[in-house]
Amino acid sequence: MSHQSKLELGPLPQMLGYALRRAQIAVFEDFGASFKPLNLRPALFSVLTLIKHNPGCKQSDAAEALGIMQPNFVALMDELERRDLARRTPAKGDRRSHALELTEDGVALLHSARDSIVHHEARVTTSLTPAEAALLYELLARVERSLGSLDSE
Amino acid sequence: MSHQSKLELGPLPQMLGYALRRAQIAVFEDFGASFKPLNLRPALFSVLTLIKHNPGCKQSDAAEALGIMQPNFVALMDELERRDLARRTPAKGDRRSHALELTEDGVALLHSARDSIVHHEARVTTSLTPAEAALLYELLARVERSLGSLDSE
DNA sequence: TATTGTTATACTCTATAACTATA
DNA sequence: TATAGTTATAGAGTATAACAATA
Repeated sequence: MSHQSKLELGPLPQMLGYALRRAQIAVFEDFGASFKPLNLRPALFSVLTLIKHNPGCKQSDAAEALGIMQPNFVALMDELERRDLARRTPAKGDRRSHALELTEDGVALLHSARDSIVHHEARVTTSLTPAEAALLYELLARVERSLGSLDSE
Repeated sequence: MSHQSKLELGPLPQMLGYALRRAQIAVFEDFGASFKPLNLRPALFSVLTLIKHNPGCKQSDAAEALGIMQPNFVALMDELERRDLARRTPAKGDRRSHALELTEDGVALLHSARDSIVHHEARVTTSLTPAEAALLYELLARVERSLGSLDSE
């Protein structure tokens, strides 16, 4: 039994960065629990999903699309290759460049993750109506686009 | 001039964790730029603000209120004490416990940060109407409360 | 000269286990 | 036995500088 002091948060809940951080920690925790059986972190999942929808894309374009810096993207691709979920193949026309593809295992893993994704999304939006959830996605995308840390250029 | 391949993100923008991460990175980047002159990171700012609104609070209660684990809170308080922005004082009645207070410098720093906070919040919500911004805070808080990673219990 | 991918590195945040001193 | 604070440690995300190979 804790004393549960219920401290005063002051203006913090009205600061967007604070509200985002709190929500993101909670959502990622649910994601982690949901995808632990598949050993997939959010970053790995996002890379697999991006490659699935853009087979043959350049590594640098993939990193930029996800807002991940190139040096940090290398380790993610290394792990996906080591686990035989994706591979780097030589790109036609530019011998510096790598074309990214899913392996059969990668395709299968994403397919087997479909139910988990649906259930995860349902859980994290359980307190929202469908309309509110749609609005939340849209507002977040608008905030991000208006600031545009990376990819906006 | 990059090729700007504009890759397909697939279902990612409709996943709450992804949308939150993208928005949070952008908002924290603006925060960092805005508070670099004061050498304040989001975590340090949140601790100072919490102490301001709860002078004399216990260290463990402060950590719990912010969703920061106790061991990680120690280094934050160490830095605030080293910079003479806050201090740990002996709590009355329990010699294990620390009561947290702002120093004069801490009060002054938060005061001098007020304009930066207002401008930062205005920038990160520049693409939202006031009603949309208020709704966004509320939806984020609801998501976080319904999952409740730490402090909920 | 510029770009692609890489290595090395550093800092921050998050997480767990184990310790101390008190209670 | 339990709690408050601490230490040590580890993992993951994020960031910059510099390099090799190629354009």
